[in-house]
Amino acid sequence: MSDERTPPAMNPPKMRGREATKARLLDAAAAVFAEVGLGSASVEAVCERAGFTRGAFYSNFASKEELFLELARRGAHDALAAVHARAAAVQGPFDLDDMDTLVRLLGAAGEDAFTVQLTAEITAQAMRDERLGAMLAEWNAGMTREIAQIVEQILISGGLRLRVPALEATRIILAVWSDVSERVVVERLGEAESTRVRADAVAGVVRLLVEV
Amino acid sequence: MSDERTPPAMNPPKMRGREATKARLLDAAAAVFAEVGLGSASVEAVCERAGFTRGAFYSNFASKEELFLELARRGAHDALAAVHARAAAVQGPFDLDDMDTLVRLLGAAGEDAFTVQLTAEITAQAMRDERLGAMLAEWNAGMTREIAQIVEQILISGGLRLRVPALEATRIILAVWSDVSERVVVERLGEAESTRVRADAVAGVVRLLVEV
DNA sequence: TGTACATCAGTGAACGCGCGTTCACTGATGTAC
DNA sequence: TGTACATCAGTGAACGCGCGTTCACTGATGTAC
Repeated sequence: MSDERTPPAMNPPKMRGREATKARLLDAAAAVFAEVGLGSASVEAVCERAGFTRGAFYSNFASKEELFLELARRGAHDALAAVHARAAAVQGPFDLDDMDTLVRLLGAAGEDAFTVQLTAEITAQAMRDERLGAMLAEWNAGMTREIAQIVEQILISGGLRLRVPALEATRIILAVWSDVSERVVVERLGEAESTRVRADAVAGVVRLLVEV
Repeated sequence: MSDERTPPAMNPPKMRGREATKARLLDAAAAVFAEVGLGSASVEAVCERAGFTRGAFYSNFASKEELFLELARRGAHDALAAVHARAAAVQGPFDLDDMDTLVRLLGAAGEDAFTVQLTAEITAQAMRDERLGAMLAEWNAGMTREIAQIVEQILISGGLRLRVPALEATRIILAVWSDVSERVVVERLGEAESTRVRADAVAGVVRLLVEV
């Protein structure tokens, strides 16, 4: 008992393989959840898509809900990291007639139908599950703060001033962004048209937000 | 065959009872779907809540999905009617420091957590189901047009002018509205605080939209 | 280098529960005469 | 008003399928000597 020996080793190569299995299961789960929703997604379907048996699933996750939570966690983390990376690449003065910089920044978290559907699924679940709700609320706040800083920076670099505090402006931009994201998926617009509709929506709201 | 007799009567009192059964099943389904989501909602749970057996369910609806579609249809219709009714009651000049009229108009479609959750569920499903997607898109367009008219009217009555076309302004207001609606549910704010946060959000975006 | 042993990630069969859906029926209500 | 019949909304038992979860196991990989 008091004899402390070398700890059980925990060999890293195995661990790496295990992490890879988890990642593959999470990827597969994201796809299935986006396609059919959390409630209709079966563990079997997730495993089949990932190329594992159900035993592997329960060797890595306590339950379907636990996996969903971890998926949301990973998604939030990745989205924040993507925005961070995109922000670091931002440069050059901002031009009101070219919203590209801002649109690409907002799209960093994923703007394809797949991601939008998964986000909708996570949001719906967050309204029911207290733990997930707290997580999403915190993530939203962080994301808004993060983007607010960048918005402020790129607007200043373009010699423009906001009519309201950057945080409030960003909340409005993000609201319009997620609204238009949902709309292009629901209305099944093609990729070209989606891009156009998105850019127009962002341009419209930004023009309102900057001083003339 | 060519002998056309009096048609099978189709007695209306029975029909009224049948309509009542459908309505009770739809009400129960709305509650269950909002609580656990479409995929996790069982026909049994819906029937139990409505006080019927599963046989009654299948006597009135072809399947769970068909009921969901009808529920969305009814919800859309009711929400439009509610906004219509609220609009008719709108009167008196609009004051920028009192957003009550507008907030109550936006809330006409239902602003409780229950309705917000159900709406999220319908939206998520509309991204997957083509039929439901078309319906939601059409409903959204109609709702936006409807509210745009009223927004224009109450702003003009207050001697204010919009900086952008009423339709675009309304889209932005609605985007902010649904964003804040989701947020207060996800963050589990109390009723008083929800009301305040909602009113602040609407006031903020309207101030941006009107000319100074 | 070679052998014996330990570990443990992933397998796959098994369990039993709850689901969506069906259907023969019942009994309340309406119609005909 | 009374009787015989028709209708059909809702009942409830039954079906069998697919689900989430468990668990004894296997075999690849790492460690000790």
